[in-house]
Amino acid sequence: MRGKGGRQTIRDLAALAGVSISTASKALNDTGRMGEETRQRVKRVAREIGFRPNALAQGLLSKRSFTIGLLTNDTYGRFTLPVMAGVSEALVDRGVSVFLCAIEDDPALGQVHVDAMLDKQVDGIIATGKRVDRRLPIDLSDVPVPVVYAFTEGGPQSVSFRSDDAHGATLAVEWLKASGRQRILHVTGPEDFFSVRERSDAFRAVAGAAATVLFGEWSETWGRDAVDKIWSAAGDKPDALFCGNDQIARGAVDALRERGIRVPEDVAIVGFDNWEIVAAQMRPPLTSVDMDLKELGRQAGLTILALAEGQAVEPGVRTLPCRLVVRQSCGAGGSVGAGSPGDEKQRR
Amino acid sequence: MRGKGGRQTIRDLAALAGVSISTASKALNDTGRMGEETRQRVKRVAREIGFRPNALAQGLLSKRSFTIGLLTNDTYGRFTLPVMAGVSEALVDRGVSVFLCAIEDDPALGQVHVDAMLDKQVDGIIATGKRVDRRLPIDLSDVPVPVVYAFTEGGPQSVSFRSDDAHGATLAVEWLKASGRQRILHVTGPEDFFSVRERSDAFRAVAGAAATVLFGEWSETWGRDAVDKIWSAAGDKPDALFCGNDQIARGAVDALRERGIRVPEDVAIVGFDNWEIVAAQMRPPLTSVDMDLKELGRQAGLTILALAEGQAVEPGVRTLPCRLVVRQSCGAGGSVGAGSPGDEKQRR
DNA sequence: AATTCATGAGAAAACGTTTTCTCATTTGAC
DNA sequence: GTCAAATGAGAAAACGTTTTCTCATGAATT
Repeated sequence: MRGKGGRQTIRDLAALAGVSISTASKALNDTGRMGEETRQRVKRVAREIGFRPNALAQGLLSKRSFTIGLLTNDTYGRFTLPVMAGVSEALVDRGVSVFLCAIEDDPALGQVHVDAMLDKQVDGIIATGKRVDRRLPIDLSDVPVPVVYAFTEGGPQSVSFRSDDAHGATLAVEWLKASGRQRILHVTGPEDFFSVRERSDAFRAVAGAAATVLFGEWSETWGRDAVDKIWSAAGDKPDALFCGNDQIARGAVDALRERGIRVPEDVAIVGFDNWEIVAAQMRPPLTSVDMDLKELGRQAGLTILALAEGQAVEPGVRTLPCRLVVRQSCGAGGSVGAGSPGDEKQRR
Repeated sequence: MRGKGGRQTIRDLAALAGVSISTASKALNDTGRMGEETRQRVKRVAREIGFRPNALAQGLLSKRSFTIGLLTNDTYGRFTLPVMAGVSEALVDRGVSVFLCAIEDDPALGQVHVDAMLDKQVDGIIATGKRVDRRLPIDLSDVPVPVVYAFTEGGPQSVSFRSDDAHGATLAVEWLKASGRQRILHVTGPEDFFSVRERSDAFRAVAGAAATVLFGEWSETWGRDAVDKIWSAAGDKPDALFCGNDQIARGAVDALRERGIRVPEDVAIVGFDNWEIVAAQMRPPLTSVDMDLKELGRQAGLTILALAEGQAVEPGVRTLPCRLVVRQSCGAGGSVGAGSPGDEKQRR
């Protein structure tokens, strides 16, 4: 019984149920006064014809579009996607849909997207990036809707979410120490990343201030080079490497294998990011710190919703705990072979 | 001069410009009749106060929301993201925004998302997947808006886009042959994938019907295993491998290196997918077939727009050509070292 | 000087809802 | 049997646009 062409309006519904438009509306929303029989009849007819209210019309009146925008400059989507998944998951059952806008690093493109979103009366904007200490190429400080920042730098008065990388690093190193590793090295990315400094500081706090940190870049190549550098130098060799991301870890594992050094028997490896597609496919599968970006997205979603509903939210940076996902690249207690449970996730 | 709280409406604009609402509207849209001076004055005031029409109100009237939905079950986003980027790129300057809806493989979740999109009066839906021969877990055959399928199976009367994998495979093998490779093997994924059969058929058509195809899974492990199997068998060894995806290629390269076989000097490797993050980080960087998913997204976007505007579009499957992105894993002409140009892309 | 015509601009309807207000009818209390 | 109160339901306004229609005004034609 789909109307000729368009969808059924409340007008059609009212006619079919033999009531006025206002009564129909009130019946559906459980508001107003009317006989119980009438209310049920309207609802029944609505169900029968599959009536669904036009959200545009509702939005026009209520000034809530049940729509938010997710702005990102993370082209490859490695960080954005989990965040997006979390946002979406948190909001879908509240009827909120998400506009995804990928603005490279192009301010003009960003402006176009923001304008389009505002025209469509989004209830709020979540800005995400790929780097916690960089801003998006567009200023959101005076858009007329609430803004929440996730994994990107917001202004001083903004609400931001990011992972607690110090916590993640601590988890990793403590786990290594608990499995009996004595000489742990940290091989990580460029020092000008805030995350790098946060992680390396935490690393030193747990592994000892004298522990070695090697800064480099975020590539497999650097992971290999670091291993070459370490193993071709004189002195004691480490029995564990804590890597700044999974790609570095992968490079390191490859280089170790080429040198005939066994992972995890001789050297345990822990990565960072828990980028499933890399970490789980590695040989051996990589133990890695998971920043729980999905949870981060979920919280950002709930927060933007709260703001949209007019609730006050304390500005500031909120950090979320990390998780250590244990796989075989750091055998439990350094014992040979037996290995830790395959892909089991462990929350601490 | 942002109004108290809300945004400026055309009412405010009209008042400020000293005209009626209708005149204001007509001035902005370059319709109706009025003095040129009036028109310019309205436009000027609009510019000054940064007036932007409320898309909800426009949509209510015009029955076009300038909004489309992108539905996907590709959780990891490896295929969806480039498609999304293309869609967005094609539509953003036409003022169309995109709802991204990730429905795992959950029909109920899919229905929720579709309903939400329809409530919001999307002008159309693009359904994308991760496999050309599988349907999404939800039936879109009678949604009241146009639907276009991209990288997923649509119904018989639907409009679908997919890459021309036969073409991609042909490009790869011809390139290898042109560089002087004689014995080319194809190591690919599970035979029940349509793409796999299409690629392997094309492979055989170019490499010779007797050429060997090894079916397996989409993992690095399989790539390694395949190499082990080939090189531990008796008989001539191949001088080139055409792999079904980049992960298999990666596994193959790793296994070859462990055997002391040089890539590309002894064996050239070509992958499929051109998954930058894998292909470009490999050592050596991987030559790979690019399905041009972004272009696919662009075309899907333009098509859904055409349909939304009421234009007729011939149903059927449209295939898009692939590109071969040449990197160092297949040295030109088998010559040593000199190698082909780094990351240069080559369209054929 | 009377008629037509083009021009400029506003009034009002429409889109599909929700909400407030009003009104008629029934119920209950005296 | 009268009056107040409660009940059921509809009319109308509002949201912010676009579009069609109407109406003055002044210019051009007789």
